[in-house]
Amino acid sequence: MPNSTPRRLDDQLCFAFYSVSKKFNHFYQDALKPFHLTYPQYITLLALWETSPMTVRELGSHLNLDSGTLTPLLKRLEKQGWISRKRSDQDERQVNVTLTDYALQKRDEVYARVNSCVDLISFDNMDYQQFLGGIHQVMDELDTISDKNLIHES
Amino acid sequence: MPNSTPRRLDDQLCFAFYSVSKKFNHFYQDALKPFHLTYPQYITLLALWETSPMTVRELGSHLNLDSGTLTPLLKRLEKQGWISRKRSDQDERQVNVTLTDYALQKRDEVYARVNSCVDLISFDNMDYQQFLGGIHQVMDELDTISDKNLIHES
DNA sequence: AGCAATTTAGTTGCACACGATTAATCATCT
DNA sequence: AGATGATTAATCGTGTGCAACTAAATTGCT
Repeated sequence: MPNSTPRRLDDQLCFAFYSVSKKFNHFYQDALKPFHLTYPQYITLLALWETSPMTVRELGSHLNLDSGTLTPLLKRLEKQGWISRKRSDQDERQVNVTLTDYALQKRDEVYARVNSCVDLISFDNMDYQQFLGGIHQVMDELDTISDKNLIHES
Repeated sequence: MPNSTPRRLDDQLCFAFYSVSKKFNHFYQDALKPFHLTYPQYITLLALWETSPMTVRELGSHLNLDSGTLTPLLKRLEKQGWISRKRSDQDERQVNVTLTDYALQKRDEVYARVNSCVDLISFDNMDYQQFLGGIHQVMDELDTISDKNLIHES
């Protein structure tokens, strides 16, 4: 007979992730307001500041986003002058996403702004690496379950 | 002079929260598929299974959601027969959200299904309470920064 | 070469999430 | 009672997120 009461702790863990993710999103929204960037747009630029150009597919596998999310996001970044999109000559299925000169110039300014806001967060007496490791452990578990398709539909 | 390189760890922490939150969302989407419920709909029902009826405002403060999110979500839950919405007689500004008999009957079934899926997640050698405490510590920090309005616009 | 399967980006539809605004109601103060 | 301000839910607009599908291009196989 299955336990018919909710597992408070697991629910709390998921809800905590859900809540803190929204709060972080809001935090970055404020921090990035001078540049009119959202958090997903910011991490897209972060990835491109490391490697540019990248195809939509490569960007998606870095950020865990599919084209249904990325294509409109990239169009907005393009309209605001951060990136350019151009179909590859070698493989016309692919679209190369390239940073504009504007984005390259603005990079340090964005970094400085984000850093100054992140400095406001105090991570006193918190084992950072262990904490991050715990999150990744949970993520790996969820990936494993998803891959093995252990959850069957009704 | 501000540090002009991105703070990898802080970015990683935020990105980890962002990613794990999406994965958990997907996990619950699968688990709740037999009931055609999304994760936000599920936590709404969870709150109501504890206390029903509740006003939209009360629900919102429990779930950290505003009426712009809740109103359409509640309309969907109403259309699917889980809840009913009715303006309060005492204060006609408020709307009381009440569980239907269907929702009360289905409660244990939903709990059992979620529990059986959550059982698949292994939390080996992880200090659960400490981990949860760490997340809440980060949340409190973000709330403090937000409340103090320390991040000013351009 | 020719055809099927695969890959890639885009599109569509639905469901959050939230800032900003609106309309209705309630509380307060004179 | 009447004006004023506050509260509440709903609405609107924008931006994700993702499943499902489409169209075009490439690869693989014969």
